[in-house]
Amino acid sequence: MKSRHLAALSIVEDALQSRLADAARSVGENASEIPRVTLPPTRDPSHGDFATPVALSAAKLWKCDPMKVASALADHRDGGIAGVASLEAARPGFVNVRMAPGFWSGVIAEVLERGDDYGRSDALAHTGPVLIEFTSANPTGPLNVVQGRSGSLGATLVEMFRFAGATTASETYVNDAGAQLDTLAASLYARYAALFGVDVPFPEEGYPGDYVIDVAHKLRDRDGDKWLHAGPDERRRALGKFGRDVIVEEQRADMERFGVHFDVWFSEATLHDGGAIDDVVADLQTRGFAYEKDGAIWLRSTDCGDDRDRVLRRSDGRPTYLAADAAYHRDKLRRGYKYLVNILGPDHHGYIARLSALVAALGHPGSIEVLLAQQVTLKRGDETVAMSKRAGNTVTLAEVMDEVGVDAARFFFIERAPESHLVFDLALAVEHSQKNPVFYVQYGHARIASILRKAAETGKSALLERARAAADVAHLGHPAEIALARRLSDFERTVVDAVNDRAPHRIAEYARNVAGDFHGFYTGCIVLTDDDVLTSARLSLSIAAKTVLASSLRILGVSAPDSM
RNA sequence: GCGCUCGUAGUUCAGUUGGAUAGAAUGCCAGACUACGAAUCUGGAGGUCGGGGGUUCGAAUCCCUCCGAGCGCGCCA
Repeated sequence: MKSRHLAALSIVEDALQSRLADAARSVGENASEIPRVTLPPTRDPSHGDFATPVALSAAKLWKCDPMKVASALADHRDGGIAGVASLEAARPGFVNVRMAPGFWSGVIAEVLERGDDYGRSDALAHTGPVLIEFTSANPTGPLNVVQGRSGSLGATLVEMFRFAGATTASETYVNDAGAQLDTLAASLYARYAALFGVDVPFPEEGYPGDYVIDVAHKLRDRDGDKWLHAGPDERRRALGKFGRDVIVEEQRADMERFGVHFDVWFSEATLHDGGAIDDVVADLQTRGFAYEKDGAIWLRSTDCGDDRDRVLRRSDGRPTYLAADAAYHRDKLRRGYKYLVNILGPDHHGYIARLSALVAALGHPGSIEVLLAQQVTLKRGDETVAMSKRAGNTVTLAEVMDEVGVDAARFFFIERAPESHLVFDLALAVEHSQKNPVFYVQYGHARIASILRKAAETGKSALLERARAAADVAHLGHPAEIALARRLSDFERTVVDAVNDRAPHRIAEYARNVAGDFHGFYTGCIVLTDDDVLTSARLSLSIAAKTVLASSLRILGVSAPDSM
C-alpha cells in the first residue's frame, strides 16, 4: 500500500543498490559490507530532487575515494533508471537524482485520487497490536497540564501508529487503590459534614481544591445526611468510591472535550479485588523471578537491568504498586498486545527500569517502551504562572482549554519533542496572528476553502471537476508549485519516520511547512485566472494541499476550519 | 553520591540517528495588495551548537572530561 511515488523511489533505490553491489565487486575484498541506499529529498533544489550520501559511507567502509564510488553510481553506460532524468556525482560524494518531468505533478494526481487516505501506509502493520497507555492518574482531582500534554502526546501517537498501519489501542489506568483514596474520602467527608454545619477537621494531607466541595454537594444530593451517622469503615469505603466515580467521570469528560478518547479506562482496584495480584506474584515466584527476604517478596529485577530488586509484597502482606502493575501488564499481554508503550509523567523516570524488568520477568523482554512527557511551565506573556500542588493552585487542563481553546492547547502541547521541557505561553495561544502557529496552519486551510468557494461562485464549477480529476496537473511547473508538491509528497515518509522515532512534534512542524508552502504558492501564483487549463491545474494543487493539511491536523487532533 | 532528561540566534525550539553553507518561528530593521482572505508574502541583520579534549574525508550528532539547569533515587502511589 505504499504510495506510487514512494514505489517509484524504491525502484531508483534498488537500482542504485545494485550498482553499489557492482562497485563493491570492482573494489575487491575490502568491500564485504555494503551499506543501504537511502534517498532523502534534497534541501537545496540545485542538488536535484533527491540525493543519497551512500557513496560516502561506502567509501569509509571500503577505504577508498568517495567520488569514485559516487561516479560509479551515477554512471549511465548500462542504461538509465526508470523515472530518472539525470544522475550526477557531486563532491564530496553525493549522488544527486533528478526525476523525469511529470514526477511531481503525478504526486498531485495521487493525492486527489486517494483523498483522506493519502499518506496512509502499512509500514508498521507487522508491529501490532500496540497498546498505548497514557495519562494514567489518581482519581483524586482534576487533570493538570502535564496530563494534558501526555494526553495530547498519546492521542497523537495512537493516530500516527494507525496512519502507519499498526493496530493500536489507547488505554488509561485509574489508580483507585491505596492510601490516596482514603485521603480523598477523608477530605470529602470534611467538606460534606461542613454542608450540614458539622465541623470535621480537614485532614493534614487532604486535597484542598474546591472541586472536593462540588463532590460533597453531589454526595449530599444523592444520600442526604446518611454518612454523618455511618460507621467509619463503611463511610471511608463508600465515600472513597463515590469520590472516585465522580472524579473519573470528570476526567473522562475533560479528555473527551480535549479530543482524547481512551478505548479502556482500567481500574487498579479490580486487580486487587479479583485476586490477579496474588496470582501474578505467585507466578513470578514459581518461575524464579521473585523471592522471599526479610518477610517480604521481591522481584528479581536486577536480572533484567534494574539497579536493585524491588518489593512486590510487603512484610505485612500488602501488595505494592509494582505488584498491581505486574498484574496489570500481564493482563495487557494476555489480551494479545504484542507491544506496549507507556507514557509517564516527568517525575517517574526512576520507574522505567523496573517496568521494563517487570515485563521481561513476565516473559516478554523488550516488548515495553516508556516515554516521558516532560514538565510544562505556563506563562502569560512575560509573567510565569505559579503552580504549586501544596498551595492547591495548580492550573487544570480544563482551565487551559477554557482560556485558549482545544485547538491551541492540542497544538502547543504537541509542538515540542516529548522529552524537552515545554514553555506554554497562554497569551500567545489565544492570539489570532502570525505569531500563533495554530492559526497560521488553520488559516492556510481556510484560505484554500475560500478559493474553492470563490471558484464555485464565479461559475468555474466545471473547472473544479477537471481539477478534482487532476486533468491538467501536467501544466504545473512554477517553483512555488513544485515546492508545494514536493512537500505533499513527503507526507507518508514524514509520518512513518516520526512514528518510528516517537516524534509526534514533527507532524506539527510538517503541517506548518505545508501551510507555509501553500502561502508561498498563493502569493506567487494566482489560482483563479482567465486561463482555464492553468486554473484547473492550480485548483488541483490547492485541493491536494487542503487534503494533506486536513489529514495532518486530524492526526494532531486539531480542527481544520473552512472559514475563520 | 548515583541515575534520568536537557544545554543550539535576544526568546521559544527543530535538526530525519555521522553528511553539502547549523534551520524555523518570534522579536528587530527594510519592503510588498486596484486580483482568489495582508490572520499573508519577500529581503536583511542576528551563532564559539555550555567549555575543553578525542575519533575521521566530515561532529550539534559518537567517546572522554568538566560546568550548569530540572527531576528522580521508599516495604509511597
